[in-house]
Amino acid sequence: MRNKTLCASISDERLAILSALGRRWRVSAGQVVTWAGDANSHCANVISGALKVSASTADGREQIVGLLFAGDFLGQLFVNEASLTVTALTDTDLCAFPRADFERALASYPRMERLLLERTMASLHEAQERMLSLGRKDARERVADFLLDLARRTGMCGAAGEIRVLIPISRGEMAGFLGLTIETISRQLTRLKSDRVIDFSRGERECVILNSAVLEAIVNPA
Amino acid sequence: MRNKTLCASISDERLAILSALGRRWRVSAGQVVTWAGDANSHCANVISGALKVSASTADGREQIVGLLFAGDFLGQLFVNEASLTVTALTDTDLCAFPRADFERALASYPRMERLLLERTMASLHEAQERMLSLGRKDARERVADFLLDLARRTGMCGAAGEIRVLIPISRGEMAGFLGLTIETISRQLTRLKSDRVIDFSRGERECVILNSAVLEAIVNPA
DNA sequence: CGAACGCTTGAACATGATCAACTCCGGTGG
DNA sequence: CCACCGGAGTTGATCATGTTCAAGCGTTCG
Repeated sequence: MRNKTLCASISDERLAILSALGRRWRVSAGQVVTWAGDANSHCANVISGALKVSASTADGREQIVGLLFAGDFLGQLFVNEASLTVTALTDTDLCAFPRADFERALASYPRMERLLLERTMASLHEAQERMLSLGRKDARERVADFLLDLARRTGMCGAAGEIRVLIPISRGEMAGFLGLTIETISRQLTRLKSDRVIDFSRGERECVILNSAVLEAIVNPA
Repeated sequence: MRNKTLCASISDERLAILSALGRRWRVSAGQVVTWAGDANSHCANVISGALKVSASTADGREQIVGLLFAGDFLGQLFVNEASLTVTALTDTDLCAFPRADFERALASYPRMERLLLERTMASLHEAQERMLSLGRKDARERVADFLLDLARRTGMCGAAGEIRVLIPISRGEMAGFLGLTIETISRQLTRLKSDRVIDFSRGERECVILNSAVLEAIVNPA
């Protein structure tokens, strides 16, 4: 579902018209695409790569409120000032539109508008799940949640029920995402490792889920 | 904006057709409108009253993910199982639709679909702000945020810069909303009171903001 | 080689949760 | 009319979880 871009929702000739509005934009890892507080002039589709969307306090605390991958829609509509900062995690390809043009175009392509509505609802749903996490779950649960989510989305099954997962972000970004600190993330991961629930080599992004039943049990306590 | 219902977006004769799909539904305070896990068969507009939308863990921890007031849209679209519980906080009037009918109707009334998209985006934006709160702000900041929000929405100005606010929910619901406990809410409020920032009489829902500058300073730290 | 970075680990600390008592109030029933 | 009860709110003491501060390790990159 993530891989179906909004553009795929409209017929080819119309796509051509829309594409005329958009321009290809390459962003390298670490670059900021949108600063919170700037004028909200553009939106985009993610062609390839990964980005983080984050909100921050005035004194610099950061909470990642979402991650974007290929096919996802980037940007806020109907508001004049961006409230979020979008940063590329990897080298990224975007198809960017002036926001005003895009909003106008939406009205002409009902199928696209519907698809965007569905996606926005899905994002809202994710946000609601994460509010539950951030508000009510402890560090262990948040990390387990995160790993299972990852496994569900990208997990490759290995031998005896093992699931191999590539953690796509750094510890710092995990912390930003889960509302914790780097140290807490690290401690929880090593605890899961010494409990033989997961395995990974020091500093590696590669992670193997040895016992997903235990993870499920952490996520779904009695 | 909150008071403009979706129904107001379409012309009168069409409204009549849509209304034929909907039925008036009175809910008394405390009643549950939708249980998480049930079939997602209905959605509704809020005619009057107030409701809470909450997510819960299997073991009963609850996080309120949103509040609904007159004019707001109630329900999740495009999914077959409700993931959230909706509970009336006060006696409430709804205009309820079978979800399938409503989704079909959306396609016929582009103005309504657009309005719903705008609202969903606005809800998403609120959710993002709250993720920042839940993930990164301490109790004092969350309470200050909440009071200022309330003041902005419903505040009546009094004499010397005072703002009178009626807190529409119990301490328990504030706690559920802010991701804290009842005791923490109480302590933060009495602390603000002894700091002469707000005033209220024991147990009263009426609250006066004496010094909104201090609240702003708490919300927007150096 | 040295510096920088990502990650881990340890120790001390702080914040908010938990447990428990108590007040205030409104309703209910003797 | 008053005694009783239950719910909402407050307050205090203790405790646990996660943060903060600090150090150290292993890699990579200049």
